[in-house]
Amino acid sequence: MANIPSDQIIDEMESLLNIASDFTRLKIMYAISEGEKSVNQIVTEVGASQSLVSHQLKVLRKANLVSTRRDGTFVYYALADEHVMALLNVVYEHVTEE
Amino acid sequence: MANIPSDQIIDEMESLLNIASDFTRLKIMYAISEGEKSVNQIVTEVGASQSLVSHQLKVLRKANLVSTRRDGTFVYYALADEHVMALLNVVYEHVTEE
DNA sequence: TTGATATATGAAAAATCATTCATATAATAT
DNA sequence: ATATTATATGAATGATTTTTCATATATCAA
Repeated sequence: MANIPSDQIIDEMESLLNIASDFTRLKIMYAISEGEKSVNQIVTEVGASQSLVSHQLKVLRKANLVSTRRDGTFVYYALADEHVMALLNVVYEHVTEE
Repeated sequence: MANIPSDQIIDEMESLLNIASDFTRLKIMYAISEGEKSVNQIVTEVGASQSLVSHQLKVLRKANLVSTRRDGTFVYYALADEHVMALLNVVYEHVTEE
């Protein structure tokens, strides 16, 4: 017998993994891994267009992987919680281990 | 300054996450999480068509996430190593924690 | 060889998704 | 009100990917 989680859980796992599995979004998550940054700072560090970064931030926001704070014309983004980095760390280690 | 991994590492992380982020493949990985199983056993437990399971097993094989062993007409698949379950566990916990 | 069962695969169809472009909104300062 | 800077978004495009269907290959038994 297999201990396969329910379809609903698998579905949610698929969603989370899907959101994490994108070049631009991975870079964004790392860019804000040390603390909140404005969209412009993220754009600069990630090296993608403003439009693309904004679109992908929306995806991350919708999935509750990042939090948002507005200060004047600036909007600051931060990782929502430690789970996000935990996921990135496991993947990073899988990829970099020999 | 951001400690964003190199493009190559990010690329490899994206690939791994992409392969993990599929409903059918997630089910397959859970199906063989307790030990190797034949394709037919996997088909039954996962509840997908033989063709689809075979296609997705090929994807998992190509990414070295599963190993293969043939015995007569049967082909047995198993998870390649512990990293795979480590990844699934982190994602599972993220999803199930309230 | 023929038949039966197990697995793999090419091609097409259907769906999804990342990216760009143009433009809109939001906030502030003059 | 106008101008400027920061961010968001709708629509279109292009690319990729999941799934199905039909068929091929592989192994064994009779």
